Amino acid sequence: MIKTRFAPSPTGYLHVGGLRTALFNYLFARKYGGQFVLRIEDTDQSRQVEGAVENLLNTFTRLGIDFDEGPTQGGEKGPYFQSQRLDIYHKHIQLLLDANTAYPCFCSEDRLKEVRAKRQAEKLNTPYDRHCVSIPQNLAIEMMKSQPYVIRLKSPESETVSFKDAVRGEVSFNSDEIDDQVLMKTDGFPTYHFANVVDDHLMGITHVIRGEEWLPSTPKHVLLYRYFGWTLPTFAHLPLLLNPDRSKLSKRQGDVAVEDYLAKGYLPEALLNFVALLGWNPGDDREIFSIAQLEQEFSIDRIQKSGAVFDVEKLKWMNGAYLKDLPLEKLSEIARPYFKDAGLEIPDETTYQKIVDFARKRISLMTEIVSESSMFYQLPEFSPEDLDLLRKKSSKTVLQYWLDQVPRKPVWTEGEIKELLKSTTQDFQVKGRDLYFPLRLALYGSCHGPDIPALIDILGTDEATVRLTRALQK
RNA sequence: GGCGCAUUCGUCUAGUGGUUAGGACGCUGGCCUCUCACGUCGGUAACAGGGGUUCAAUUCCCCUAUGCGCUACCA
Repeated sequence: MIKTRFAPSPTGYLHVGGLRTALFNYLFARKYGGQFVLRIEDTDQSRQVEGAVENLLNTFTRLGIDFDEGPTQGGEKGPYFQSQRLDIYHKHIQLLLDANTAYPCFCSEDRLKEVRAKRQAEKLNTPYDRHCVSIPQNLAIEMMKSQPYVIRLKSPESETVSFKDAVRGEVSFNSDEIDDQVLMKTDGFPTYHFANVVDDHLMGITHVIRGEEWLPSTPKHVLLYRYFGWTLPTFAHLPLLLNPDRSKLSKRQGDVAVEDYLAKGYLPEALLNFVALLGWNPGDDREIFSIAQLEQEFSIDRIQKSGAVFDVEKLKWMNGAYLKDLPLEKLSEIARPYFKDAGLEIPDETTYQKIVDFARKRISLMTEIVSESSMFYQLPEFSPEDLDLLRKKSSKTVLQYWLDQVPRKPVWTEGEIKELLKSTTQDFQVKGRDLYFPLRLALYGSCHGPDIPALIDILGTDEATVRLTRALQK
């Protein structure tokens, strides 16, 4: 049984990189009928953010990504907050202590800083100098009663620690380069390195799919699995998501929170689709995938090794593609709140959908739908150039003729409007721009825009009459 | 500095021991059309460099360069 997990620290919002990691874990589990777990890594007490978990959960809900086990749905392997698993970690650290594969360290932060600074000055690497490793066990136990301490991993000497990464193949490190990592902090909380190994094992995680930034600390984790006598999960380290300058995707260079993209009018489906294609591809030219299709197609061996720039331009295009393809009724529903928020009265359903259908072709974000269709709601405003055009003699002739004709029918068909256009040309010798521009300007507020028949269709006879009258008065 | 990972158009990427190195975004030209948008048909642009191995390397190996990541009692 495949089991994957997404294990974020609750920093306040879901990062798009986190979304990609979560998505890959989700897809992999779904593809093989496995389980997907959400675990909150809240072991850093100094970085607690109010409401962060709720916000995270909410974002996943909006995206339609659901978990089989986690804070909301519970599960047999809980609790799913690391801060609630402290006794588990203490029990396990004792195992290590007993086996002498971990040891207490009483060094002060100042001393550690000093040692590090000295090594750095000599241009050497800066691991812990193992000052406390040789304290006799009985003495250490005494000291633990009276002094603050941390528990450190005891890294073996001069051997190669290697593991097979599902994305990168064999990766190996010299154990001398592996720091005696702190496993338990002075405050009694575990560090990430310790908690994630214990939890992944206890929760039955079979595949650890996470960002490449974890690759250098994986040997520490491998060591822990070994010390506990546990079997290694399969590791798969995902290529980083990058800023346009190819540094690790960060806040400084644009939006990084999923909720920000949602707020900007990106559809969840489009965002998911786009992010799925960052570091993974189906092996052919297809680019538009529903979540269901992705669940079918996803595979770890098609994951890319090198980092991927998060290209907002392409995201926009993809979002636009979704907007153009969505069933009109569905898009209209999605668009409704945007109109409401803008305080625009939604006309009868048929007209409303015509407006949405018109606007969808020229927007790439949902938030643009209001401005792109506001001309149907608001009377046109004219610039000095517009006024010049409207006041031209031929323009007046056309507008007057249309004002005479349009009110004659409550509803005009496309064919009838075309006829009217034709007869205008015949009767008054105006055609091309001299005909269309004044009409469009009067009805729509711009020389550029929809066909005249479409305009009359959406506006209706009454509104068209009002606008023609108004334009003639200018 | 140390360690690790990576390197195909500007970006996301396909691909193979012999290909006109393919697609998509962007940019751009044409068509459609009164216009704009949509659509559609084209164009643009890449195998980091140097050594090998081989009849033949973008593809396999080594080195260099470059980029990125990690180097906390943060995750």
